[in-house]
Amino acid sequence: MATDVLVAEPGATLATIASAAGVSRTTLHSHYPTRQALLRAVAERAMRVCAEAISGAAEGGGDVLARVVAALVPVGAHLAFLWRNPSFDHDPELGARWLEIEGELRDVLEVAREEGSLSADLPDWWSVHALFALVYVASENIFLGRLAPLDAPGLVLATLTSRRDAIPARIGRPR
Amino acid sequence: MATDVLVAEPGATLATIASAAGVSRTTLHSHYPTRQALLRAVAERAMRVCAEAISGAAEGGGDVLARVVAALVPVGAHLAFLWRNPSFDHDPELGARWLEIEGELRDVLEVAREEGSLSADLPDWWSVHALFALVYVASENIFLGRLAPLDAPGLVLATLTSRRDAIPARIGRPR
DNA sequence: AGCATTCTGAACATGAGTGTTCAGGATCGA
DNA sequence: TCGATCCTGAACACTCATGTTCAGAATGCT
Repeated sequence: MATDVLVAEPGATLATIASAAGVSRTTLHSHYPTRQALLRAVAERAMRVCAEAISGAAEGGGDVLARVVAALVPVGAHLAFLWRNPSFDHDPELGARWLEIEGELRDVLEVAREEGSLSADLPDWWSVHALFALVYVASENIFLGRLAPLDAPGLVLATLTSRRDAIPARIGRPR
Repeated sequence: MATDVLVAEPGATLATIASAAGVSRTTLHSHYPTRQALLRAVAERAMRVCAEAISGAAEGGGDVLARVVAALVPVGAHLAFLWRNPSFDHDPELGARWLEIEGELRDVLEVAREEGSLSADLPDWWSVHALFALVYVASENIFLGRLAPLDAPGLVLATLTSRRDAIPARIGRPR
């Protein structure tokens, strides 16, 4: 998928992207007339993936916070793409779309607060940003091989909520 | 300063950077033969700034954690530059230098743990990454005008340590 | 087999950023 | 005032990604 290449190398050539996608550059151009169009399409897809992860976790009862974190960690690469791509910084449309996603996550966190799994002291917008940032860092460390995928959600949860029970036994420090 | 331009627009032209720095492109080339050389120089400077913030905060007794967070927030732009610039991802030298900086922060956090201001449950490397990520997010929100600079350290501290007293009264939610 | 659609490789034009050179101007200390 | 040093603007060649075009091959449907 084009996302993978663009995450690894944001400045990748269209030729590189095309060959990674298994098509010719000409075909790529026929689908996405310009580079900008391709980037936007990938960005929109990345946002959709994130949004689906969030809304998927929102359904069902129980520990919503744990579910949303666990759902977001695997899509960390998409987060990285959106996050690190400078060309989206000043794009109003994508910015608005992202605000929507932040809103969805904010709703989820609101439920988590009612459940008591998230401290009610911090402003909600901050919790949203902190969550995204921690998930991103976790997925980056997974990518670098420093963190086991199954341990990541626990670390993020523990940091975000100071719930000791969330810390994976494998990596927790001796108490 | 070149950093400011490069943070705002990582792909900025040498002409843009030069004019922002108040010199001609020719002069810029005389100082830094290639674009790569310039980027490296800015990166090294950014790392030095971060390192100095950390080591500066390490001196003196009392709440080390609060001091290091407060010292790092203002250099968030440098963090952003290092963080978001793809060309550093595979640079062994810069990577090694950054590991040193992480080590310095890890030492500071070790002291903070002994002081009792930081939970001893999480792995130290994770605390380092989480701290950087939260500081980055805070400084980004400062840049966007959503967060008052003086409130930022409190938010980061509160998230990292669940110390309720660190939450700025201005932005804390009603309890 | 016939037809339509899609993909492909190659070629080409274009534009933009980069790096180089150089002659002349500005600055500053002796 | 002289000389050294640094800065400047302009011009130039070069590289490279991009976008376009097109004739032909491949695929798939009827």
